[in-house]
Amino acid sequence: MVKKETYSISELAKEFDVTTRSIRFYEDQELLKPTRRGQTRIFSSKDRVRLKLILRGKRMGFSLSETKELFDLWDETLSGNEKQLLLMLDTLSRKRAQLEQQKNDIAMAEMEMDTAEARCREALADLEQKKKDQKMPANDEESTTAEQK
Amino acid sequence: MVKKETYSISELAKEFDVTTRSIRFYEDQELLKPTRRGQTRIFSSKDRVRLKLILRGKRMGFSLSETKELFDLWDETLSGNEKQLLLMLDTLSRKRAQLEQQKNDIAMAEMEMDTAEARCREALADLEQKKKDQKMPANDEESTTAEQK
DNA sequence: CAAATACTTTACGTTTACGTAAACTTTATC
DNA sequence: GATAAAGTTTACGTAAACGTAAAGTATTTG
Repeated sequence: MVKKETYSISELAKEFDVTTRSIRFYEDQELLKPTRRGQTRIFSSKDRVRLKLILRGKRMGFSLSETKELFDLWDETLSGNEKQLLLMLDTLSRKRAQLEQQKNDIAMAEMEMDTAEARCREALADLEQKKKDQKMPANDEESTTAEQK
Repeated sequence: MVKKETYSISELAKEFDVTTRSIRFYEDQELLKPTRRGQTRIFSSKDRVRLKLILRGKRMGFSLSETKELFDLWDETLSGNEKQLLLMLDTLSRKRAQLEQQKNDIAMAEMEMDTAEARCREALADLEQKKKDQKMPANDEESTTAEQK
């Protein structure tokens, strides 16, 4: 009783919050390869891992076929011949470059969100100030319209 | 002559390596709002910035409608009323959470790529070793088959 | 001024990633 | 043993994000 070896389709669907339709679709596309008992699908823990990877890939903007390519490549890599190993190393380095790009994009996005948030807070502070001014108008001059530029 | 104020569709297409079709599609979806001279589109530097954001969004796995929502929200935010400002701040914090998730995903992916690469290199080293053994078999015992586990 | 070049609209086609419904079989439950 | 619950296949439908002609306009260039 280590970790549970097999899973039903609805168990996986519930755990990862996807529809059974999606899971069947992933099998159809050969990203998952459940065995059968009768006609019922039985998923292994390897399938479970792959499902997790599929979903992470999606969040990272990977298409199913990209993910499948990686799965296939990894399977072939396990065959152990030198050509496949080198191919895998090459692919890994390309993927790493992709991740670098994504980290860059995220960093950029964060910076822009920082400045956006700062501007929001400024604008809010201005509004609060005006509220006070309205309640307790200390000095005169026209204060109603046109203040920027 | 500061920064060039306007761009043709093909200039932008070339600069960002997208098709003109895509750019027109983005306009159709109201992500870009070029003006016209006659019937020809004229893109402002604001459009240019937005195109850049669209593409970055795509690399980060954002749909066009998600990006459009952000654009619209930002435009409304600029109207300056308190409700919109608060809504924007809320949205920003949700997007930040999303970015955190993505960073997590990337970190996971990197770790898995590290171990994958390590295994590849091990396997390669093993192969090299076997090549040497074949050329210069120093000791006896059966050395042909089954060495792991 | 004719031909090439750049732009346009209109519109049907395509791929991806499922949603949704219909019609069955198998297994569990009352 | 009826019926609900969970599974299945088959198949048509759909939204997103463009691709790909087709056919026309506008401008530039030899």
